[in-house]
Amino acid sequence: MVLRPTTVRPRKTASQARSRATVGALLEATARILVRDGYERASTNRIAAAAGVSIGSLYQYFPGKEALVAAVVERHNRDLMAVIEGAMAEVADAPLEVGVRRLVAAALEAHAVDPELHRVLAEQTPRAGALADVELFHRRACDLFRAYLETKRDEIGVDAELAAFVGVTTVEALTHAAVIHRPEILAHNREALLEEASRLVIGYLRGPEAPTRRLRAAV
Amino acid sequence: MVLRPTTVRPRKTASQARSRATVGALLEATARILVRDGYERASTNRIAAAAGVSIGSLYQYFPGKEALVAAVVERHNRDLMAVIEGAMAEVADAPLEVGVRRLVAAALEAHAVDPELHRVLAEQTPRAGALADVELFHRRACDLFRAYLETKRDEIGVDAELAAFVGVTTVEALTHAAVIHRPEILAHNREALLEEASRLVIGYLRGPEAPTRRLRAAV
Amino acid sequence: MVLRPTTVRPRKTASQARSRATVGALLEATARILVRDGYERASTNRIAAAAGVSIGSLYQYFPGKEALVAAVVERHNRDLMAVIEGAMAEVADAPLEVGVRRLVAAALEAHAVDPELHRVLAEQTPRAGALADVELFHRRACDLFRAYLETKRDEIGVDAELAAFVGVTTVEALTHAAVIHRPEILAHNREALLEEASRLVIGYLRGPEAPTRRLRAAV
Amino acid sequence: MVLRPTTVRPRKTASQARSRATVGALLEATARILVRDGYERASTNRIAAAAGVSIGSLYQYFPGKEALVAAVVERHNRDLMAVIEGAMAEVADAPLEVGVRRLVAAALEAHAVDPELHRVLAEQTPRAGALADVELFHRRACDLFRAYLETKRDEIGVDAELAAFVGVTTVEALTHAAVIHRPEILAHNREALLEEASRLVIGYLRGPEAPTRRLRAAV
DNA sequence: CATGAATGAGTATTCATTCAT
DNA sequence: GATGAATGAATACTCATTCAT
Repeated sequence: MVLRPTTVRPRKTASQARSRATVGALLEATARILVRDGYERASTNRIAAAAGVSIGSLYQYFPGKEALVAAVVERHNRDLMAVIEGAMAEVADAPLEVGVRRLVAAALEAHAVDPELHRVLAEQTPRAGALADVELFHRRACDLFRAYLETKRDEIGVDAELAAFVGVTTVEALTHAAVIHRPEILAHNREALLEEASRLVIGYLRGPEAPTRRLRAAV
Repeated sequence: MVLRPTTVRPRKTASQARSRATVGALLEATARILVRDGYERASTNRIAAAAGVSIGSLYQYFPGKEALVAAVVERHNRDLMAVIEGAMAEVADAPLEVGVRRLVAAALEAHAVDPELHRVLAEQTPRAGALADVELFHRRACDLFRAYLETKRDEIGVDAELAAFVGVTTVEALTHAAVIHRPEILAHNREALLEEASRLVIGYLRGPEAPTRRLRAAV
Repeated sequence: MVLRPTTVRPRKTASQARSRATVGALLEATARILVRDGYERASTNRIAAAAGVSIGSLYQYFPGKEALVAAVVERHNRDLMAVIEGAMAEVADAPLEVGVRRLVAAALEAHAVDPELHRVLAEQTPRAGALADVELFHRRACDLFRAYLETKRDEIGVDAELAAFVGVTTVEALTHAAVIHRPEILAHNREALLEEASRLVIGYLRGPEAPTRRLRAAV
Repeated sequence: MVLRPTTVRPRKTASQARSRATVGALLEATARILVRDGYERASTNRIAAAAGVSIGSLYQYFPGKEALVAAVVERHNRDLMAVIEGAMAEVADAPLEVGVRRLVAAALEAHAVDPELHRVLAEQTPRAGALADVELFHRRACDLFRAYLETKRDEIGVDAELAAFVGVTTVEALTHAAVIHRPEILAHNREALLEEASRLVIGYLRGPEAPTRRLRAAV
């Protein structure tokens, strides 16, 4: 008997769809359990149960707990990156002030994507295996920002590479600290933080205001 | 000189010294194991063994792994804080540029105290229990810096409280990222980072250069 | 006969049977260890080993030692209750003398079900968690006996509820004490004990022989 | 130098008094901890701490936990026995009805001596080592009662030995069950229980009312 | 492919007991 | 005799992972 493509394809597709659904359910469940129970108490058995999937199936799709968490980190980072990329795309041609403000705003938006998951990932998930992902995220953000800065080369007074690192690191740290550790700052003062962080970065990017430059400007 | 007290005292002192030695050995071992095996693989049994102390003794002095790690965090933070405090004391009366540069330098020095432990503590230790300590450290650093800024009130153009938060967070993030994730930046370029970070913060602290000010300066 | 269902069913049944076998082995082993080593020395690890089951499996089915022991208690109580219920059913319509004698005999029989386990359960098992079961057993026995007594309301001179409590408690205590602490009484004298206990209870159930009654009888 | 008796005696006495105080404190603490934490959670270290005594001293006076608990059991039994003995002495010459009623009352009184300790001892303390004590207590109670019954030989229709066993066991069980498991029975009905239990035992002790005897009495 | 029963090394923790001071 | 630091065997329990069905 010949297995006609029509008999096989659908099956394959069906099981592929099923696979994707299973993987999705597992990632969803992992994130949920991570938030609910914390990293240490998140066991593969609990995750499988929460996903409505047998423990055996979990191991069919992921070699272990670390890979599972890494996948969640990756997915979360992808979501964040989408926000950042979207923002950077928007302002590709805008002047520095606008671009930086948008970057800061995007950082704040990114922290609103899934704040609880973000917190667990940031505070409890050991950077080992997932470290690569986190690093990657940071690198990618730096690259994006550097590319932007390079189009503004004449407006900035510093090396674009270093400037991107400083800018991204700074903005990330400020928004993260504000969101996670000082919610009171954000509660009624989001605008102020946005303002301060933007000014901080823009001032820095303009570069050292050499006395000569100042004078020239003044003349 | 009468020696009788010394015949009595020593006993008490002896056992006290013994206790202290045990506790010290445990903290030492915890730090060592943390660095060597990571947080997750650091078990109380392993720590006790590494300390050359029985598991029973470990529990005589610490209610569990978390407390042990918290104590290590605390001790580490104390060491770091000593560096920061020393630096701030040095420049209490120095002008803003000098003060900020010194703060940045101190942050770099602090990262040299026990870099490997610092990394494990930062990357693998769940912020729970120990979180309090980390938060405290950050608050204390902010307070110190704010106090300094308040003596320079007329030199800075921003609210001291917020400025301290921004300054400390920024400097911490930059030095941390550089030390931990971009050692290449530091390797031959430590001076540049110091320069950039200082300029970043100082520029920010000077406050918004209102057009009027600029104009006035220009006239 | 179509066998297809049987090809599917067995799988489920197989693992169900496996589960049941594991649980059975655990209960068996618990009882055995309890008898052999006593309650305090009966550890979950030892029980699992004796059951030829991994410690992990033990915890798959029972939340801990207490639950395991409680299950053994429950099973033992069920066995005893079957004896009691059987006896009470037999004599549902029989006169008081016969019924009470049968109850006492049943109590003795019940003590023969698994005397060593009974002893350990009675003497070493902390009444906590399992207490509920023991209480329940007693209540159930009282209820059964009270129901019987209520059908003989005109033969007895006391409140059925209190009478049931007194009767059951008394019979239980006498048979238990005799079996466990005074085996010499039973050895060649089982009949005497049966006789005495029955007379004790029957006399009590007849109620206070008011002087008038005696007198009237005498006249 | 001669150590005069006067120098030694006091010391000895002093330390003997001290010893007794230590032992007393330990027993007191054991009872307290037993009540508060239950048998299983009552550790020698905790007991020593509660007694204000070093763990070393505990082992100076008691070979281990079991001995400590056994001593508490013994002391408790002594207290109970004092109540029973006092009661029996009171009614040595009183008629059967009075004697038995007093015995039942004494059993209830005994249960009021230290009810919480009694409960822990009865429900949680493994009968091993302490078993001897409990058995002894029961035997002694039987002996006392038998001696009493023997002085009433002509009033009772049963073998004194067996009768004592039945009477003591019965009364003990009824009062215990009522006090521990059915406090509602006692709360407002203490008198009724006393009445019922007494009647139960007295009726039993009178022995089988052989028809002939009844008749003879009637004639 | 899915299932879930089974595994057992590993973890935190307790506690009776010893012994140097 | 008193002290209490130290001990370490033993215990309850978890969890990543395997594998027969």
